[in-house]
Amino acid sequence: MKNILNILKSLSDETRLRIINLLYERELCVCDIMEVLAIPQTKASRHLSYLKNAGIVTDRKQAQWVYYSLSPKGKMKFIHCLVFDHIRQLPQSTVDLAKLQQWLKQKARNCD
Amino acid sequence: MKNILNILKSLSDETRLRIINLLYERELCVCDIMEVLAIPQTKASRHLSYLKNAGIVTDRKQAQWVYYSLSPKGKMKFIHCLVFDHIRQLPQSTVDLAKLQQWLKQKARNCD
DNA sequence: ACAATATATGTGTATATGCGTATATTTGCT
DNA sequence: AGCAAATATACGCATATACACATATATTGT
Repeated sequence: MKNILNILKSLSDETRLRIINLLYERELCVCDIMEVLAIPQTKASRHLSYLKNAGIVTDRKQAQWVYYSLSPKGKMKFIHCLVFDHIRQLPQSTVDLAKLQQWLKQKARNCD
Repeated sequence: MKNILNILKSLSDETRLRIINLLYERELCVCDIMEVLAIPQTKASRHLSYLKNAGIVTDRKQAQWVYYSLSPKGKMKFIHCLVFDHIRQLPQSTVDLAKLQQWLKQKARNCD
């Protein structure tokens, strides 16, 4: 019971829902998330840490970056439904995903 | 966003998950729930009121009883998955459902 | 070695949440 | 009318949670 409760609690926060929505697109590092959602680094990091504790995301350190992605738990059917049936229908999600694409393009340009 | 957040918050509590699990069986009144879950009346009532505020359950007053049942929102696909894929797999759920059947039988006998 | 970048964590504070107790309200029964 | 049963709500308390700010750690590049 504790397990599923932790998962539900970690889904019960607007910032974390927005993060999960982004991670359903692709793996991202902390600075991607803070840029796209326009939140302070410390806030992004802490919420990612909550999601990691609940087992919803995993992290992978590469050089100075920590990349976060959905874990198998994060892809559970009920979370998948939550994201695609509900979160993705919200205006906020549309805005965030558009910003994500824009940010990724800009980042790619900077690497030229 | 607020809407789906309220729904998730109302799912983030053990007592409320146990109540929803019971309501997935059938409509129940407050005293059924307090009996089956062995919780004080005030606790059952309060948690049902949270669920009602989130739009997950509806109530129907008949004589001195208030019957609660899942609303259409409460049957949303993601909640359905949550219940059948996860909650119903827990030992607690098995115990609660068994107690429910036993209680309903006993109640029926008392009406003879 | 040092500066800059990326990330994580500790701390204090404000707010939210859950609980038990007491009490109010409604309905049925005599 | 008066009492009992079913349900809801207000209050005070304890705990949990989110936030901003400051700081610590790790890695890269010069």
